[in-house]
Amino acid sequence: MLDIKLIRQNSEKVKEALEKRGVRVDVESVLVLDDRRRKVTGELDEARAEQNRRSKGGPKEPGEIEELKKLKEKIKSLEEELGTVEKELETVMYSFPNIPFEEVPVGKDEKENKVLKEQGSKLKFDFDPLSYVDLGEKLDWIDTERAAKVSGARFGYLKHEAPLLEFALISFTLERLTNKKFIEKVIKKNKLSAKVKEFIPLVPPVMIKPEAFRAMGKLDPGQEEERYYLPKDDLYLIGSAEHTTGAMHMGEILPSENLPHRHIAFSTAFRREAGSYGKDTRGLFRVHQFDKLEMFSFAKPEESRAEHDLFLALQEEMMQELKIPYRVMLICTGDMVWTDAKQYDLESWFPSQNAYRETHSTSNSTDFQSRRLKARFKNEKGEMELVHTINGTAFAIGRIMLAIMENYQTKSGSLKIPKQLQKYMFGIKEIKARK
RNA sequence: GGAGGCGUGGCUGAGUGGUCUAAAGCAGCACACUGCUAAUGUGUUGACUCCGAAAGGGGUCCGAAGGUUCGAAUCCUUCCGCCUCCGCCA
Repeated sequence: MLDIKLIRQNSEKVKEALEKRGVRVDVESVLVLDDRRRKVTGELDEARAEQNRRSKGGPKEPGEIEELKKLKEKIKSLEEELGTVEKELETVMYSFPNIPFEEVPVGKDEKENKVLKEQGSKLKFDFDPLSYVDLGEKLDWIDTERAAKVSGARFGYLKHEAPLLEFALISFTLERLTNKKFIEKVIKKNKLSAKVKEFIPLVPPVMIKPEAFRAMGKLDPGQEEERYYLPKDDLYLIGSAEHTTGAMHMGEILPSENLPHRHIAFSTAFRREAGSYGKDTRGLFRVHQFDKLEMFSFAKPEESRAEHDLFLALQEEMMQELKIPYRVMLICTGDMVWTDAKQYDLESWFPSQNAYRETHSTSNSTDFQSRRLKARFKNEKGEMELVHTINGTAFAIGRIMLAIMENYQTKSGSLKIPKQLQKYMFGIKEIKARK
């Protein structure tokens, strides 16, 4: 949610900034409702002050009771009015996405995202590379047919070494992100100003209450369709560890010396993929359920940009270790996630498709989430200030596994294991085709 | 799932309808005193919001939401969380 004061004082600027995102927002309604809210609040406070004054000091005369009854009625109707106005205001405020940073390219959709860099040479194969789907068949790693029988479309069984590769990726990531020296190395290499500090490993809940989900900005207009919901228990399934990790410090005042407060969270992610019918229907690229390692940070406002750049640098460093070619995209205003002020995506090379495909994303949500979460810290002046939240994929295991398959296949239909992962896979170096 | 108990400020904890404007203690901060530390004394202490240039003033907050009452931390209803016992269970 945006700051109401910002809209009040800078309504034109806010409107312009959000139009860049292709969102039409009703700034006028906010101004009118905000005005009314403040007027009613004033009247209500005055009436309550009178009530407080007059109800002190024991039993009242019948005549005075009559007057106080009228006052009570007045307070009640003012309270009702205020409640209505606040609710209307909230509804409009929820239809405002975050304001993009100045440097974010203005654009309509993903076609206008900007390529920031390409890294790693695309592998030259002296044979026609198989798609990961066909390779998965040969290795007997992926069974989507039986998954469809048991669970429906867009699910899969991972078999044989594929689960080992999943756990290897988890160990690989945790070993690096919990190591201060690794963080320091990445900061130095990229000349970043972010603080040297390790990540705290976390396995968060995968179900979330509506109130927490709303605070994270994940139930705002247009997003509800994408969420799995369990009506019997009034709970949603998370679409990312970001959701329950960010909500973890809801209503808290974080000790400023602990900032930036970094987590590396592992969880399964659930996505309905509503509205993507026909997209990536084959294989496991777009599924309802996948496991993911997610970085999340609570930071001071002045350090959130550095934190965001660190997240990107960490993503890149780990990709370079795995030697998967990728490119970095700066996401344009029209394609950004609702809660973001700035977003980078990292796309991995898929040789069989002769294309880069999205495997990572990292976002600076500034104070958009923390405002509703009420996650704050005390700044040096002793004032309360909202933290900034930054999230980023460490590895979306499903997708990165596919990228590994595509890039590490051999002519004979076997699969090599990236060197850096072998030690977490009991030394397995290569997997022969089974079919 | 069944039975019972409990939820008060940073923490401990008193408070069962009207000076609660929430006692007291601890911790924190400031000052004083004191070779230093400790101890002691005095004062002070939150969040949110509205009005205001500021100084300042008003309102809200005793798990949450409703209700009763002229008046609610206190009474009623629902919900949430925690604890104990029973049942079930990886």
